[in-house]
Amino acid sequence: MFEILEKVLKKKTDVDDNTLKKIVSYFKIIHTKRNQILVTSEEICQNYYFINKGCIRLFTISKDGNDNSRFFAFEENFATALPSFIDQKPAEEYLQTIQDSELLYISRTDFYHLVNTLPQFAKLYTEILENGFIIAQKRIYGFQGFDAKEKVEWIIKHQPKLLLNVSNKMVASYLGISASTLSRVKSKL
Amino acid sequence: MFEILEKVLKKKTDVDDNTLKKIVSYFKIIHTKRNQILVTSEEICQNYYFINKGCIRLFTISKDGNDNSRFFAFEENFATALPSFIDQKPAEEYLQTIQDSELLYISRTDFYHLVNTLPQFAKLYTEILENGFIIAQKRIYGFQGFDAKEKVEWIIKHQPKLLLNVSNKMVASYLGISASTLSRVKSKL
DNA sequence: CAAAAAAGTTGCCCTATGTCAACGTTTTTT
DNA sequence: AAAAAACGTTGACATAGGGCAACTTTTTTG
Repeated sequence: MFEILEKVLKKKTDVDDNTLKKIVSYFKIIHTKRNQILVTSEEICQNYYFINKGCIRLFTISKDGNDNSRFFAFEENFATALPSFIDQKPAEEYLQTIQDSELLYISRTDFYHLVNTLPQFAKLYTEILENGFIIAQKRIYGFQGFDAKEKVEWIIKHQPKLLLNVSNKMVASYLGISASTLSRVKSKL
Repeated sequence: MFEILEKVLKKKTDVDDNTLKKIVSYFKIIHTKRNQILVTSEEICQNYYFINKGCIRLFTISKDGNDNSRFFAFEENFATALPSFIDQKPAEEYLQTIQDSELLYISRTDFYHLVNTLPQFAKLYTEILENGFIIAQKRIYGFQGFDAKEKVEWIIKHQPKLLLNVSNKMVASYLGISASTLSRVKSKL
């Protein structure tokens, strides 16, 4: 149940086994369904999630009803509605599992308790932030000035998992193009 | 010379005056010209900058020669080519001052020394990261699905400073629209 | 396993926005 | 102060890609 999380933590930090056990003891398990919402736009996000199995999507719904995918996280990764988690304001974005998933989660209270008492955990958090920042930045700015074809080529190169595991519709909304355009582009390579 | 930095640090952290003096003692001052490059695309970023006066722009130049503005930082803020600063890889982006500016800067070595020895500074860094993440996210995702007019309205609402202090050309490249389009949109409010 | 729902594909048309160029204005340089 | 360069504005034109709809294929559900 906690093996994957332990493995990941061991890889990312240098904690002894006791500390490791202590950390994971704060996590609880939850099984979720395809398309199950974890956090709604109005809610304040209270948990940090770790994906044992499945996939989490972060998205928004615009006034005209279109949904925009912001981020996908797969197995062995952490995910949450970070701005809301940090500032405890309404998320203004949705968190959902797009497949039946097995997640571990830790409450915000416990999370910050660990950050404030375990330097190794604080360091892990810093790394998560640094990484998240870099990835978000690469992804977003990577697209600047790209046309539809270039975006698709970019995604194939940098996140091939996405095209394999996620519906066209969601990939399209992630790339900021329409589903039809994505379909057309893919048919021409 | 260090008053502004001290003021900002005092507001953001709860350090005693001695620690404060110690922190600022690692910073050096530099005066730069309009359009002076601080970090080139090929360089590895070695400094974290604090803006006493002026404005820093982060941008890239695409293969076809267009420049894309990623970020503007004004007085009383920190700025650097963060991914490069963190990972010590070539920046793949440029850092420049777009007006004559007065900057304070701290070397990466000293910066991480402070992060690793002063918990208050570590906390400050965490806050900078959290904030940077949230702002970048808001800005980027804020634009998703916006047309040119909506982007301009967004910028007027959220970063009015930009339109006042930065050339149309740079604002346009920040918004991901052409200078002509920006000009046309502005003329219709 | 059948029916229903969702997702993907493709054609047609249309609009927002890019490109280019000409021109006027402002800023920079010397 | 004059010359040069950069910037902003506007018109004419071209086009990528969105919206919609009809149809097919895949997935989900009972």
